[in-house]
Amino acid sequence: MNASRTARERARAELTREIKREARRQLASAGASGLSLRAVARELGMVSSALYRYFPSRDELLTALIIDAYDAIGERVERADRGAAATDFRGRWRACCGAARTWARRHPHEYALVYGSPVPGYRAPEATIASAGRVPAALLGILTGAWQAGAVAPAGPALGPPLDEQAARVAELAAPGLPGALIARAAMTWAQLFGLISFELFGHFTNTLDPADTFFDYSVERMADFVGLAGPG
Amino acid sequence: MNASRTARERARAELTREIKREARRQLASAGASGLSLRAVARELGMVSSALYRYFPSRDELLTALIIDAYDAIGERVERADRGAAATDFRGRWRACCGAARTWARRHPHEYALVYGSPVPGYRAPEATIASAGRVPAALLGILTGAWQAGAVAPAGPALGPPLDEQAARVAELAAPGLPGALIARAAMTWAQLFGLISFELFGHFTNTLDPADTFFDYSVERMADFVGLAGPG
DNA sequence: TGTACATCAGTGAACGCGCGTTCACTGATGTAC
DNA sequence: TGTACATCAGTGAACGCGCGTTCACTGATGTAC
Repeated sequence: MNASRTARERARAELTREIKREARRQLASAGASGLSLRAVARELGMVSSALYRYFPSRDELLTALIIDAYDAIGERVERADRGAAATDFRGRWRACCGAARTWARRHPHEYALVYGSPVPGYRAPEATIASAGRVPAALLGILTGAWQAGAVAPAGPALGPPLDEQAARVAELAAPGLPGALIARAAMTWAQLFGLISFELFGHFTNTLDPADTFFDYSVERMADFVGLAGPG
Repeated sequence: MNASRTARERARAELTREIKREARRQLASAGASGLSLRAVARELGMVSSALYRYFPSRDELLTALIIDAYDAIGERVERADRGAAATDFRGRWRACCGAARTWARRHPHEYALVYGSPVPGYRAPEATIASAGRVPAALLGILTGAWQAGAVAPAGPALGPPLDEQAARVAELAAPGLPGALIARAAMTWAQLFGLISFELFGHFTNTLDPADTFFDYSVERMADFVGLAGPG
């Protein structure tokens, strides 16, 4: 039967979600390398070996958390992008940057899991790549749209090898037609966005730029200028 | 006697150094939260309790490693700065950025210790602040010098509150006379520099911008442009 | 609709391992007279 | 220069704890006829 088969499957899906939810909660107190299957099981009132019905190892659970985190921030950013008028490129840019920061501040430990130090001894499998690419793809999408609409001025200077080919490969993947210099600027700005968020979350602005709201908003405008999006520059 | 007293003290200093050296080596395999006093002691052929003669707890050892890491990258950057002609502001900028990246690539685990995710359950004591400030101080020093020499154009737009006061406080500490808008740009660029290094080291450029040498050099030039340092823009 | 069988979830014990920290102690090094 | 004492480094055992993973098992749920 279909209904009864889904009964078991639904229970399975729900417990899988609960395991991940509890594991995420534990990231906060112990960090990725301190994530413990036994502690998760204990908190859920199960015996630790029962978790192996859901995840074949601790690393697989970590991988699931990593993919979920990338998807979560990616989805928030994409949704923010869609929330602005399609031709208001600078507004979309603002919305994406703000959404990334907001998600990071609300989920600092999941943020640290994917944008902080790599977990020692853990190698991210290929399966994370697609999810990890959603935020940069969104940023490049805005720029590509703006470029096609003639709303962004060409940027210089030209790139030398091998950066020109690297940029061309990125363009093929996620930004058809966008000139190399703009790809490079977008990548610089992408790294800058997460540099700013990381510095804020990891405490490097303490005693100087904290609280960083105004600084962040100011930076987003300067970053939009830098990639050539027209606006109140 | 002075000579004999220093005999014991020299042994103590040397073992302290060796403990830190071994601990640094273990950061590579286990990360900060996996750093184990027992493993360090084992490797040095000591009993684990003996380490307590040198560091009162695991956290104190971590703190020492953190301060050492900040000092190490700070010193490399300062030395690179001094290696360029004092009035070649753009050359100094290049040298500082390159030195930071080079140190990070040579000591990825110490880099991750201070610029990656915070160690869960560990709170950095005040003692780390001075060392942590050396790199941003060097960058601000270049800009301040350039500003005083009239070698950098005023930047806009003006900052709103409370960013203007935050920038003024930074100026008081490390950049006397530098206008707020330049302080903000310097901070943005500081975060960008470490965003780029982190992305490279933590694998976010894999399959796209790796190897990142050319991209990094290109970025450093655009960053110098952005903060207003004259040069081949 | 009812029965026989297969699949799956969860148990509980065990393996073998590691950790930080404390404490009473031995023996070497340094100091003061 | 020599002796008595204080300081310090390092030992070894112990406390109490945690971990990932395997395995044979019970009992519930799902499937095919």
